[in-house]
Amino acid sequence: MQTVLVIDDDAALRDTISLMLENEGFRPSLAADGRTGVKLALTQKPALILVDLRMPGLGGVEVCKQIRAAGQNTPLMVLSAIGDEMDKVLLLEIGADDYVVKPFGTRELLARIRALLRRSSAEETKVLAFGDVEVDLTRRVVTRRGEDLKLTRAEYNLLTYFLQNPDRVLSRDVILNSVWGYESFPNTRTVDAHVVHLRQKLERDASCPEHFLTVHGVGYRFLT
Amino acid sequence: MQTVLVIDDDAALRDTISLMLENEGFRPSLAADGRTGVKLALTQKPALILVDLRMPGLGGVEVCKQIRAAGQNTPLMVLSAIGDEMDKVLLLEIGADDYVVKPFGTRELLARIRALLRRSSAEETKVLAFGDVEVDLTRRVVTRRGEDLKLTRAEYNLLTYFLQNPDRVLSRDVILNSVWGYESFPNTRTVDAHVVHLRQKLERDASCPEHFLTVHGVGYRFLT
DNA sequence: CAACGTTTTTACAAATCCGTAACAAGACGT
DNA sequence: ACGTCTTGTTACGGATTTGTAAAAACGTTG
Repeated sequence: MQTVLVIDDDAALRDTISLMLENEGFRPSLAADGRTGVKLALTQKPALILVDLRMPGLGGVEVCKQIRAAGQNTPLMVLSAIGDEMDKVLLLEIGADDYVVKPFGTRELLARIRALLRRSSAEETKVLAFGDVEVDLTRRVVTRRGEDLKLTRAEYNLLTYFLQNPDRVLSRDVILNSVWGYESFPNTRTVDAHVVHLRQKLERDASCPEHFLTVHGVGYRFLT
Repeated sequence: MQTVLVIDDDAALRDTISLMLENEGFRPSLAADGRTGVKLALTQKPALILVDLRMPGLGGVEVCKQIRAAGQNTPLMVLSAIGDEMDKVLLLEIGADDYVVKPFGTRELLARIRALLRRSSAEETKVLAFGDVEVDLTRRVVTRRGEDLKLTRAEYNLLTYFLQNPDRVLSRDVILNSVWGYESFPNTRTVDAHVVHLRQKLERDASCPEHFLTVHGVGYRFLT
């Protein structure tokens, strides 16, 4: 059964949503304020989180930010009052995936919840593995022999790109374009530096790589 | 090779995407405005279409509608700016299959393109073979009896040139011009040296070549 | 603004490759 | 068979490319 965390200071609304969730086969988890909401989000790892935007104390915006900052990318839906400043840019910035405007019907809310869950579960719950390393793409966590590894953002991005294009020779230019995007123009040697880091963290013997191979004069090649 | 049609009024973005597509083995087709985009979509029958939502003149929404109205059900991906009204229902209505929010990394875009193409048809891989050797042009990997071979850049370039011009007598000058380009002027004997390397790595018996044949006084000839 | 972690660049050593020279072996014409 | 021209083969110096660590630039956070 999937847990849905509801973070809202309005007790009546909490109860209504909770009841609806139970009826529809979800397990509701309730928090009356932002602080406990964040705590529950991190400990219970719910399948989806509903956050009221306007709350006394820790507001919805802060809640979202803190949850995302902790590395959770659970689907996040914002509940907003009709008069609220509903800047979609802001929503994207804080990492929200969808929003509904109060007052809403439970049917609409349910539809959105289902849609969001479908979207996020469709985004491969896959765990990719190679050697003694496991990469959980949904949780953005990399472990080696069961131990959590700390990868920086660039390292992680590069790693997932390699994972998605295994067994292929990739030139530095292609890698830069694909991983860094079209609006930054770093030196191609930047790729080398990060490959070194990946080797140091993920290879059994960094000086004799088995997975991150260099193809002299061309680029790199990743083998699982 | 699969054609991908890009309809966007931003020339810089068009170029970036075009470059990325080429690097990844697609054939890009570009349109700077909605009207020519629709025209190209109907005449070229691309494997996939990318449409910018916000364009002067014929907007992305209209482009999608017109393409669908013409009976084309090519996979269609929408590029949207971050502030745009991104109603997913609208997207479904106009027949888009997916969307990405600008600015996006080419890695993300490529992943989505691949996913979309996979849904409609399998990707093609180009593998050329001769004797007991296989050359995977998309992966840039050469195998012999299933085992990976290490070819240097010059060797690989020369090999693919031979593969693309089989059964033909090629003079050293022609080879030099085609493989090395018109800006470098190495000795013609350089070709000989690399042919020797190819024979050593790829021929069953290097001293009695079956595929890389010498045409005395003229050049070389490659037989599959 | 200071302190920190990250990304990018830089610099230099090490590894690899390329083009060429040199000589051996073969092909061709006489 | 002989001499001459072309090709096969190998080895080496120079050039290019990569590994690596450390410095510089950058961005974030308190």
